Amino acid sequence: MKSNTTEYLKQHRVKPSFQRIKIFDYLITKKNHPTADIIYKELVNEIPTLSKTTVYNTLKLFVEKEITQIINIEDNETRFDADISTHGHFKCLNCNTIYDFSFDDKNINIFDIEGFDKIQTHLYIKGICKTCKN
Amino acid sequence: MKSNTTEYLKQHRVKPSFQRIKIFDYLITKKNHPTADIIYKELVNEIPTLSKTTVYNTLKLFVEKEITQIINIEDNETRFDADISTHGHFKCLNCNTIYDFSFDDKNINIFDIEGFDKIQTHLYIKGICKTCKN
DNA sequence: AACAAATATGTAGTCATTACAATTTATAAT
DNA sequence: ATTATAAATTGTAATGACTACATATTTGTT
Repeated sequence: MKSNTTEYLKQHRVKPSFQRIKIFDYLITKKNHPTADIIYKELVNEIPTLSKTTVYNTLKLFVEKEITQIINIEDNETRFDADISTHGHFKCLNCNTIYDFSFDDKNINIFDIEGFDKIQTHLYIKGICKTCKN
Repeated sequence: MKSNTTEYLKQHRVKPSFQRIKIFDYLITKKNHPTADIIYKELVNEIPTLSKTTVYNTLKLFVEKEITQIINIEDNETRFDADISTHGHFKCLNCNTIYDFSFDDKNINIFDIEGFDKIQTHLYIKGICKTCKN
């Protein structure tokens, strides 16, 4: 029996090795926008032979094949998200949680770059989340 | 005679040392969104005793005092901008130039984070600029 | 089973950034 | 002005994320 992830990876020209499936499943089920190091530390419990290099290689491959996007909301850490739909990220400056949010980019008026081809859009907002306000 | 920069730094509780004035002037006149290394390499010609640590310390101070913002459009490099007005950044994937653009954030419909306090907004767009399209 | 190709692993290295101690410069008081 | 004190700058060493590369393992094919 093949998992959904196996099929999804194949469809995007990524050979579904054991490690790749585990890393992709981690991203898509946890939805926690982890760093490479967080992924490694969690999965090494399950896969004791896992190498950090494999985590980096795999994430790089996922980004190339466009099944994962990089989140640069903080300058000292690279985070990853397997949800590649256009959506924004909110980081709470108090609890450091990163929330997803959706936005309607048809309603953004953008000036000064008319006639530019826009390939990727990233919207990051920082502030204090509702939970931390109380 | 005191420069505008001297007064501006004082107003924002930054003691206007020689190095700080030079670094701030570099940012505000060049408007080139440089990395710390770019600033160092350019200014060391003018100030031979300049230390890279000073550049880092100074930029960190400027960010704390909110007279400079960090640009994280690319995950492997931290860039700086002394224009702290809310504006977006476009990076051309061909020529690597970073363009400023303005946007009207009143017209963005944002869902899922109602009731969150929004302190900082960063809008990054990547693509191909008009010059490179021709 | 034997071979070739692709993946995974571990180590060593790179590079941006920071920590920290030592100088130098600026400020204030006598 | 001179000394004392604080602040800023500098240089070196350390950190930590990431990558290069060589080796080992796994997978697929004949």
